[in-house]
This record gives sequence, structure tokens and C-alpha cells, in this order.
Amino acid sequence: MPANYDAAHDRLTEYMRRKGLKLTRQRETILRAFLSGQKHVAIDGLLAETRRLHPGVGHATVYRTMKLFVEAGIAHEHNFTDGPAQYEPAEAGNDEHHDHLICTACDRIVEFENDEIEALQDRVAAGHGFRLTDHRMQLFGVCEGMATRGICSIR
Amino acid sequence: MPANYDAAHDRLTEYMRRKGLKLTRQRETILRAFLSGQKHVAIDGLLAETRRLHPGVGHATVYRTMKLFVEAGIAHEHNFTDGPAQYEPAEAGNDEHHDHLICTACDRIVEFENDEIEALQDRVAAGHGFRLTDHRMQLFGVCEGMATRGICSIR
DNA sequence: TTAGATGCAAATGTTTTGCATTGCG
DNA sequence: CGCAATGCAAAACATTTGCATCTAA
Repeated sequence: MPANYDAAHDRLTEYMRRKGLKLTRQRETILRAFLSGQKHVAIDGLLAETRRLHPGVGHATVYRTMKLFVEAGIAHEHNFTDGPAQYEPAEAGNDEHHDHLICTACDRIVEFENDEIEALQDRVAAGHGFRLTDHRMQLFGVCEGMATRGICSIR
Repeated sequence: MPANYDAAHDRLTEYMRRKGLKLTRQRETILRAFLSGQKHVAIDGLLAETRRLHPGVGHATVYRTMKLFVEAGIAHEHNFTDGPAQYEPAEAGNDEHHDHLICTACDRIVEFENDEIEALQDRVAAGHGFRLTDHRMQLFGVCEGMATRGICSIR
């Protein structure tokens, strides 16, 4: 059982109570699978791990559940490439916005946070009369290991 | 015939010559359609306009051709939302990189360029040992007209 | 003449949906 | 018990591909 399982489980329970939804064995299993693997997972990986713990779960259930997790604030959805979406656990307490550096050679994903950039984004938006609600910033490049030795240190 | 048609046509011709490809009536028509409408177009709009000028063009041809235009450097492809990709004409001379502000209420797209942000992005990437090849930055918000009067001034 | 381009239909890959059945509250 | 959730299959959607035919060079 992953470290932050209890906190996420509590949040989910509270969200379901508020919305009149039900906590099923599938949803608990998907939550466990979601929190036990790599930080960024796509549906197919999630489905595989979920089925390891609870055979027979349908893929539609995983899609529906991840959507629910996003609404409940325990997951974030990212679309880095044109392929399948990836999901990332939301931090329990401080869920600061962060952005991503993506290595196009080994698919490694590094997170970063930069207040200066965020401030400039707000200023740009304001300058055009926009009230900002969200943003997306993805930096694509080649990480050190891949650039110098062609060796990926993470997978 | 749109303003920048000739320049784009020249670039395309040159690219095709280099690659041993052929300039067909369809490709010329798609170029004309591409340059005659809104700055940002999706395939279906492009197909409609193309067929108005040249009935019978297949959608696969438009997909293939836009891919070609991107390679030839006369179009940029953007994936703002999860829907279909949008294409934008590249500026003939100075094709500076720019980013986008997207109004989630009226789908208006405003372009901007901010060297300070670009510089900070480079610095962030370098700090993580990445050699940057590309980036994507999209700011989502509500534009002035929609926020104050619920009226969109562009569509 | 011939390699490349086209149009159609079919395949692909991701995600959503309809529906009969199951199960949580 | 009743409404929500599930699993399955099918649909939806954007995009790509196979292939016979056509056409620019």
C-alpha cells in the first residue's frame, strides 16, 4: 500500500460523499494501482497493474475512474504527446502547479516550478485582457545521459 | 488569391524540387484554402474550403498535404485541446517562435512572443542538463469581451 | 515512362457510450 | 430497495495506411 494512499483515499471518500457516488472495490484497486507505480502513468499501464490486483476490470472502468480522480483532485491529466494521456498523482497538501521537461530520446519526465515564468505569464495574459484560468508549458529536449552517452539512466 | 500565397508557393516549389516531389493541382488548391481563411484552421474547415475550390478532394489528401506543409516550413501544427490539430501559416521572412493565449469561452487565439520567458525556459532546461529542442506554452483564460459582456467580438 | 500522388475504403489507436447486469449505501 | 457502477461490445473521433488508379515531371 503506497505512502499517500490513505490521504488520497480520504479525499476520494469525501468527494464521493458530497456527490452521492459510490466507493467500489474497483475504484479502490485503481487508486492503489495508480499510487504504486511510476509518477506518470498512461491508461494501459494502469489497467495492467489494476488487473494484477483485481482481474477482470474493464478498461472503460479505468477511463471513467481516472476522470473521476481528476475531478476529485487526486490526479492530474497530461497530454504530452499525441499518444495516450498520462496521469500523475496530485500532491496531498501543497498541490503547487508545476510544469514538465520531457526527454524526447528516453521519455523521462522531469518536473519543475518557476515562479518567475508564472509571473511573466500572468503579466502577458493581463496585457491582452485575459483572466488566466490555467496554463500548460512543456519543454522538449534531450537529457544529459542520452545526449552524452546515448544511455538512459531510468529505463 | 491571398497576400502571401506567392511566397508560400515558392517555398513549397523549392521544397518539392529538393525532395523530388510533385506539385499537384490538389496541393495548390489546399495551399490557397489554407492561406485564405482564419489564421488557425483544423482539417475539417480546410477540407470544406478546399472542396469549395476543387470538389472531390479526399480528406486523406488534406491530412497528407498539411504534414507536407509542416515539413516544408510553411505551416505550423498546434494541439491546443484534445480535439483535432490546428494549422497556422508560418510567417514568410521572420518566423519567430510564438506562443498562444486561448480563450476557453470563445476559442479566440491570441499570439504572443516573450523573450524573457524563452530565456528562463532555456535556463531551467540547462539547470536540469537538458538540451532544449522545442517547447509548447499555452495560456488558457477568458478574454475581455467574454468576461465582461459575455459577447465574443470575433465569431 | 515512371515514381509519386490521389481517392476511396479500411485499419488504427484512444476514448466514450449504450445497455443489461451487479452491487454499494 | 434504488440508483450508481461495472463489463462488454459497439460507437465515436482523429488520423493513418493499403491499394488500384491517375498524373506531373
